[in-house]
Amino acid sequence: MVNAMIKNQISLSKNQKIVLDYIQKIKKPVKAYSILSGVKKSGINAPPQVYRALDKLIEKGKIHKIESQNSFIACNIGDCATPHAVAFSICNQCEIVTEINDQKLFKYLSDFKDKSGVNFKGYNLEFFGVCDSCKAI
Amino acid sequence: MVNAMIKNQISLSKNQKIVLDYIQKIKKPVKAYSILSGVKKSGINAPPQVYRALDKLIEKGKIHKIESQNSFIACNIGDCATPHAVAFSICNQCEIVTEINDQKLFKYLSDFKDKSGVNFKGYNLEFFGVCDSCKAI
DNA sequence: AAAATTACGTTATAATATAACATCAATATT
DNA sequence: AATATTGATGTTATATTATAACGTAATTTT
Repeated sequence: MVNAMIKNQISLSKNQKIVLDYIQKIKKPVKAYSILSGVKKSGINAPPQVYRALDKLIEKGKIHKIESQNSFIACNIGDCATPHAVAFSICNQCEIVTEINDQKLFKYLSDFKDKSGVNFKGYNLEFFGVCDSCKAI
Repeated sequence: MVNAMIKNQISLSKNQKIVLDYIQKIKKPVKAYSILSGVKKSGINAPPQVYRALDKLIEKGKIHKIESQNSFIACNIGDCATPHAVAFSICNQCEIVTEINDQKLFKYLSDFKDKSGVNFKGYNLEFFGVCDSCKAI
């Protein structure tokens, strides 16, 4: 159905909306149990409700998981077309995380082939260093 | 002291040796609690002993953490000179993990600058896909 | 409307990781 | 050589992160 097709691009369930709203509000990486605390007043009571929403939001490109922190952050590239090909910079001092949106980097990585010639569609890249603000201190 | 300088390059404590031996023997990524089970007979009894050894072994470039799996793997680039600048390929099917040793890739990543011109010394890159063996099936 | 899929709510528990503290060993410093 | 410092160990307890399992409800597809 056409309606469904249009809807599918953005359609989120009730809990998914609640969790996404919370993550977008925070603007920083948040941990699953912080999300749980933050959305308790919205009627979400238990970890599985949060983790299920997180899984779906990742699939739908709305959020990403920062693997080195076990935290979650809203996608800042609109509706992320490539939810499994992402790059971030992480400041070791203030722990601020910034999603990198660099077409040249993306192309380089998605074209990359290992020694046996295998090409990988997906990747997760996390840069570590000191951000500008922290350098200034 | 010269002796200490030479020794420092390779010196590992008792528990560090036990844990490293075990990880090297396995050749696949291993989880901390599997390590714990595997080294109980060597006299290591509790999680902190394992995690402390893991931390030091990472610092010393002997092993790496696969962040997306919370697992640990022996460095296959000898004594890794850059323990905080690593890349892996991970097969989604058999979960085999291979450390990538590609100077061009390393140079590209360590030269990378984000939009505000910040350069990051360290990075963790995990590629996801299907390995050759699994593709053949 | 029936069937299939997706989402929800709940309880319990598994898996991953660290805090805290006492002790011991190795190494620098005096 | 005695002392201070640092790094490592052993242990108990607990914090943090994540999922299994089950029944029910809502939504979508056929």
